[in-house]
Amino acid sequence: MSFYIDVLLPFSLKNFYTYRISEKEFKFIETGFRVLVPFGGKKIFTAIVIKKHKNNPDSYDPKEIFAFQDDLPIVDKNQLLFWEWMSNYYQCSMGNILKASIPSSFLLTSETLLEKKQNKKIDYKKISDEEILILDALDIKKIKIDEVRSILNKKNILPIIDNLIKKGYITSIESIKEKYKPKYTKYIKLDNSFKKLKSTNELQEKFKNSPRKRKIIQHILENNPDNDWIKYSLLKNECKLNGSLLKKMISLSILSEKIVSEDRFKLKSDFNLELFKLSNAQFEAKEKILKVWEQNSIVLFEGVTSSGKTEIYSHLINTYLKKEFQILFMMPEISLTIQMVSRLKKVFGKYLTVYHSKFSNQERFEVWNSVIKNKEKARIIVGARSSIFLPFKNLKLVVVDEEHDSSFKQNNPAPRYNARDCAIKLSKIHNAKLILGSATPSIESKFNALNKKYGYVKLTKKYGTSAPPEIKCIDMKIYYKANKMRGLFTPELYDAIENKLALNQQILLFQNRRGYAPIIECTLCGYIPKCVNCDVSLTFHQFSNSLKCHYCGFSEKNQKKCQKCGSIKIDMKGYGTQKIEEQIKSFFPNAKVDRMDWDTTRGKYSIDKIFEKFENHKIDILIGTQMITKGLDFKNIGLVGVINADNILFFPNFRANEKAFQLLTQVSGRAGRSTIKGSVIIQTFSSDNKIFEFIKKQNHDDFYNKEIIERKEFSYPPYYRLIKLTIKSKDLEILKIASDWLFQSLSNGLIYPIYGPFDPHISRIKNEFIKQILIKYPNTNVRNKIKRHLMKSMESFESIAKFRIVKLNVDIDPN
DNA sequence: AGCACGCCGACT
DNA sequence: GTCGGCGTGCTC
Repeated sequence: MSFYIDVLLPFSLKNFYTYRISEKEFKFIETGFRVLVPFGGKKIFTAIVIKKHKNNPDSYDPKEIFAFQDDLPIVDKNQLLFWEWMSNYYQCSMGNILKASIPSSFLLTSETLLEKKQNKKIDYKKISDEEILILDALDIKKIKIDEVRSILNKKNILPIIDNLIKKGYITSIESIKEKYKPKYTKYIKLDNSFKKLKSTNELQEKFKNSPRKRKIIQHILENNPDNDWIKYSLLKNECKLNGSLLKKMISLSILSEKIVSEDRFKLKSDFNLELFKLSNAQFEAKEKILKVWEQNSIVLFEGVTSSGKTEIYSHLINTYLKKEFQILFMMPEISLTIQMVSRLKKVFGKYLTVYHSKFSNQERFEVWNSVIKNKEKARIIVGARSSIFLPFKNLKLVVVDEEHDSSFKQNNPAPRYNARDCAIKLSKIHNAKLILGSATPSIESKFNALNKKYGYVKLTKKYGTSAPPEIKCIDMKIYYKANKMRGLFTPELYDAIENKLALNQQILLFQNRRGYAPIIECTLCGYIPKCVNCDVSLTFHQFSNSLKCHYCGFSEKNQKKCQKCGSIKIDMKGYGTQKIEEQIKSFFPNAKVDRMDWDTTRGKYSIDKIFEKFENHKIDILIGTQMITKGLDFKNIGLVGVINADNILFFPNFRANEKAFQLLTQVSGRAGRSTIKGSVIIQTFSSDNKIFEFIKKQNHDDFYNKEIIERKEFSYPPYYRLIKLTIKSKDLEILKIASDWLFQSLSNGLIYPIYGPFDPHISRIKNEFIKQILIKYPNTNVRNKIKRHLMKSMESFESIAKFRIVKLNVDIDPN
């Protein structure tokens, strides 16, 4: 009898692969184990056991596994269920999901090393100079293939190595290195007998000939009266303890040491499980959520800005923080998790862990293990979208904050998933409660709530005394015509800034990213420098005086003359935060001005620093992009200005209105979060747009009612669902033929509308041409039928030889 | 993902 | 000639 396992490899492959194992292994092994398996030539990879069985394959003879990696599974049945669902729903391989799920330090790859055979005598007549060079290097140590390349200073070295192996001088071995390295910390403790010392005199007496030792003992006694273990690194700095001295003092039984492996991520906090008291309105909302959960595990919680949603989340978390339940708190962006953690840790300190993709692999490995073991410190996970993949054991509550945010969607690479939607599936698998929270829910979620698919709880009252800000929309057309603009500012906004500065209140100025990129244009011939590899204009970067492409990184020096007509009349089109900053500084030279955008927030803690500066009123006017719209919860903001709302309003996407409403509501929400009556001034060229009425009134219901009619009329979500196919190739001719073929194939036997193939907004990136096809289908039970049809078309597409150079990817429910 | 194989252009 | 480029196909 033979024994087999089917494994999942971390590559984009269609099938599972079968390996042979022994009977003994068969008894031991379970689904979810990591195994090392040879795959391809000689390399060894980590794979995950999907299933064990005794059916021997008939078309090939399986290889044997190389080794086990763990004695416990690192993936459980719930996760595999979740992965299979994702793979099926988002039409991507399980391998892609595996790679997205697991911290990469779990996945090992062997490395080829060359080793010299000791007993073989070298025949110097039949050996080349290059071969001698390699053999000489091997006398010292084993070397990697890549090192041979640098020794011989050429690229193709495999034939030479093969030859040496054939001649029997060397062998190649595969070495597997553990990627995860535990972090060890050394602790020192003073022998307890020193605690009993009556006086410093006694100590002085005892160590009168060794002042350094005496100082160290004295230092420990003074700073650490309870005589706990102290970090060695601390003592090293504080009282010049060093390695040899430590050794000596240990041998004299003065000190003892221990080395512990510790997790890298640690929250420092004095926490108390004391929650903020809820207002009546908050309390009612909380009770209502708990009540709705009895009928429906998914609740949409719509709470206006500054209604205190976080406090309600805290209370809900607290009710679940018992019986070793796990709680997942999801946020759309990493920068937000940092702020949320600093708030939550005051209450839940030791139960809290953070997880997102900016964590190092080592840290993510540790968090993963803490979650598997359901450690106390990992009861509450605050994370970005990748946290849905953690190996939850006892997940009972999922909070998705700012559920409308498009950052929950991963666009590239596959899996192109929406973490909010996945969280719904996840909560169902775990039988957990789920709350989707937002001040401006997505149209889809609100639709589902109104149609009783989700429970629905609303909180319309702001917390405390904060009054809704006064929102004004100012049309810039009039002022431009009358020549009354002051730079980029209408007199209204200009005066408001002046007034608020006089009142010593802080000001936020918002400029959307889209308007940011400054473009160089020749005013004579209209020439705009474009990227050589992509279908985009180059952006001007003042700092380096260069023109850069944001898609491929191409960069060239900024020329003073137009490259087409030679004119020197070159103008800057579009303006960004930098230009706004410039103008503000010249208009209000006494104000403290700072900027927050991609350029100023590169460093790991730079965001925190700007927030801190703002909080301590070291900034009067903060100018920023999207970043400043979220999370900023400061008491002294008297004015929020939107420099130009139009570039939020007009972009070709069915969600344009929804996004504009959300964004403008969010920025507005930054104003007047305490006793100050805040005002918001939105500048636009199209003040007649109906959306401004809804924004002024802050009425999401009215906005929804108007928007949902349009969605129905134009067959968009939530009535219809979308699938976006992207087809790329360096060869434009083939791309045209291929995309037309695919369109035709999809149309055959499908009654639903298919659009395309069309050129996307940017139709060439990194020298690849791009076409897109959009499928719309009703949001009913036809979904599986559609996906089967799509799969069939894609399979036949991929089997056509001349289309093989064409890349095709699928985006289910695109943004 | 990695690696072998095979086809093709450009030079020691 | 052959070195090294890259496209293609396959891995239990």
